[in-house]
Amino acid sequence: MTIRDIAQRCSVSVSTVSRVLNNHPDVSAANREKVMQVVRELHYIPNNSARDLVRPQSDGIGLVVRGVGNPFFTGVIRSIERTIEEAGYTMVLHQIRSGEDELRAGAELARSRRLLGLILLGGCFDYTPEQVAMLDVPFVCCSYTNRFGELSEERYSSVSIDDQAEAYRAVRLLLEQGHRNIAVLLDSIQDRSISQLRYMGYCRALREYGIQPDSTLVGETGTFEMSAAYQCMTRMLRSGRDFTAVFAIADSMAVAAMKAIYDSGKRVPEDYSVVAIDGIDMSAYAVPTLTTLAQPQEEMGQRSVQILLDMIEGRGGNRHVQLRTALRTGGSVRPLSVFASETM
Amino acid sequence: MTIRDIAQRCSVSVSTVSRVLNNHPDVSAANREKVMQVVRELHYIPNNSARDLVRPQSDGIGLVVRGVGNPFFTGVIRSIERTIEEAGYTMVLHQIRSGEDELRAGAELARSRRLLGLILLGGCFDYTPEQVAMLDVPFVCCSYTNRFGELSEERYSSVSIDDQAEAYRAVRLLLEQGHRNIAVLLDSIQDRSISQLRYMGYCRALREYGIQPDSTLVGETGTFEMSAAYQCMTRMLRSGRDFTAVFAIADSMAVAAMKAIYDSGKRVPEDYSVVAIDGIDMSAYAVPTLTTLAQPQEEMGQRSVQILLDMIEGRGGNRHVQLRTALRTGGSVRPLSVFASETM
DNA sequence: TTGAAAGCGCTAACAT
DNA sequence: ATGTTAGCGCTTTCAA
Repeated sequence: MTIRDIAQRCSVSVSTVSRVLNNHPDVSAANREKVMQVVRELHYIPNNSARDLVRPQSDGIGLVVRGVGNPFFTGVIRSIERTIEEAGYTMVLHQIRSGEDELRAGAELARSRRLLGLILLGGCFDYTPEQVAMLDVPFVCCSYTNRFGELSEERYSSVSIDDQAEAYRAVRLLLEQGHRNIAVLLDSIQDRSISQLRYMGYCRALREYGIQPDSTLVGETGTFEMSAAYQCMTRMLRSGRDFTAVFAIADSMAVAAMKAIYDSGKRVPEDYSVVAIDGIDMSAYAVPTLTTLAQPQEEMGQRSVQILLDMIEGRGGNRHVQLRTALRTGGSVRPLSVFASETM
Repeated sequence: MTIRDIAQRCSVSVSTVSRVLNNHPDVSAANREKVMQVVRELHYIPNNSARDLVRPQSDGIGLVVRGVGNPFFTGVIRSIERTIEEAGYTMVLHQIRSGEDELRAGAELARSRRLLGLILLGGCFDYTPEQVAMLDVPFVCCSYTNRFGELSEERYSSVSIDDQAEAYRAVRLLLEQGHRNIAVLLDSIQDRSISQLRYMGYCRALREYGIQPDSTLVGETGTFEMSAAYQCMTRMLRSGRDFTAVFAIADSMAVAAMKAIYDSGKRVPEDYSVVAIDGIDMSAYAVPTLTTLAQPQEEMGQRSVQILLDMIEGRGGNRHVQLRTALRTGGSVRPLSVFASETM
């Protein structure tokens, strides 16, 4: 069923049908009504591929999201969507799985839908100039920035936190409370991404306190699944390795870790202090509330859209914005008592 | 940049370029190499709209998901994706927001991408035959079924739990432990959807025990947000209305409710028992672990795909599968002691 | 106000 | 092995 079928049924030309469908003014009321009627009757649905193909440009802004169920993203996505709509544009959301290349996916999306620009959410940290050249629309990396690739700053925009510095700050929180044996829970030490950066911050904080990072205190889960963090934490607790605090690079991991601690008969924060980075909803409802450095999800989304629109509307070029986290104090951290430290 | 540009640069015809791009065998090695080179050099990206337009049919199966951050869906989506891939098809994921019409969105997607079929995840419960007529491909409703619309069973397929019966079962769990004053936490009493059905199951269980549902024990949050459930629970606790147990229609609500109880100085399950329906990851890491009727996410996805493929491959027509939940016993329920009930 | 026709970028006959 | 060409379904000039 195409626009031609409608046209024939109505004994008008396809252009008339097209005009009706697109709310163009210059159609007689009679024809308009006739077309509408048949459209409803026949349940005509337009083919958007054909529309996209012929439309010179859309008002669409693409949002390429890596990882379907990431709870941190949902807040950011909402913020991005709202900001885009308020500015009078349309958001086109495209999810990709972890294995896919977001640059490629974004490039295809932008071309197929004739988008004005792209926001990449949760991408990877090592683009090359080669890869970026695929994109012929402005784009901004949201929640991350290019730390490991050889890409000059003028070639892209980003809105992110300073992962290393924030991890440093989180671990200092523990150090300042007297903790010295601090375990870390992360996805992978060398993922050339968030895990790696936050791990570097962890190491830096320790070294500053004269502590040599100890590999037996590093829990690599290999994924961001809560079950993996739970198992990893359980293993570390059973290993007999002494520690009094845990730094998790993500809230979700921290929540699972707290549960592992609880199930092993210990308490947070009495036996173990826990801090993390992210500030997702869930961790505010953990018992005790997780103490975490909350990323400004709302602002992250807004700023990303603003930068992109500035470029689209010719107000400016590539920019890099670094946002700070906000300490959300929960009940998962407490000072290491003298007694506790003596028994270590 | 189009396929023509590539062709010109290579001094070959567009068909040769197309053949290379689509891995057709009958191209000379020299030409193939030449084309590939230029494609890389110029960072050519094909226009998928044009491809979709011309391709007679794809191997794509559409998955229309309502609600971006719903944690219950992520497990189902993963299962659907795996099953589709294993069967040699391709999943095309399309997220819509709560306000949108999933039937319309599905119909547009199916037409534009020439999909073979559609799976609707988390849609609404009241389709009319009119609406369904938009779809000219087979489809299955995953996780819900048409309870409120006047749509005959042969017109669509579904895989779901019996929401009313499962809610009934959950509330009986509490009743059998001696609880009589049972609060319910839900989105809306009349959403013509899951909230309403589960509420009906709640009422039926109460009545069977000779208890008249009491509106002061109904917490309507108006959303599935955890914050709303938290606030609602806090309000009910402060209201002074006596109750010893809570039935939440979703795990996420239950987790927030448990936190509200904890923050009000009470304990789960000592002071309040809590049960829910869903079985999402998060609630397994709550303290105490939430006792819940877990929906079989994995199986739900698999069965949905199977039914759809049966229709696509001509093995069968519309079918309706009702799955049972599995009781995941946590630590959030305990018998109401004689003492406790006497003090009420 | 309406219709005829060109063409968006691509694939797949069909011809060579 | 390669090129020519006819569309896919739609929007939009341009003429009438």
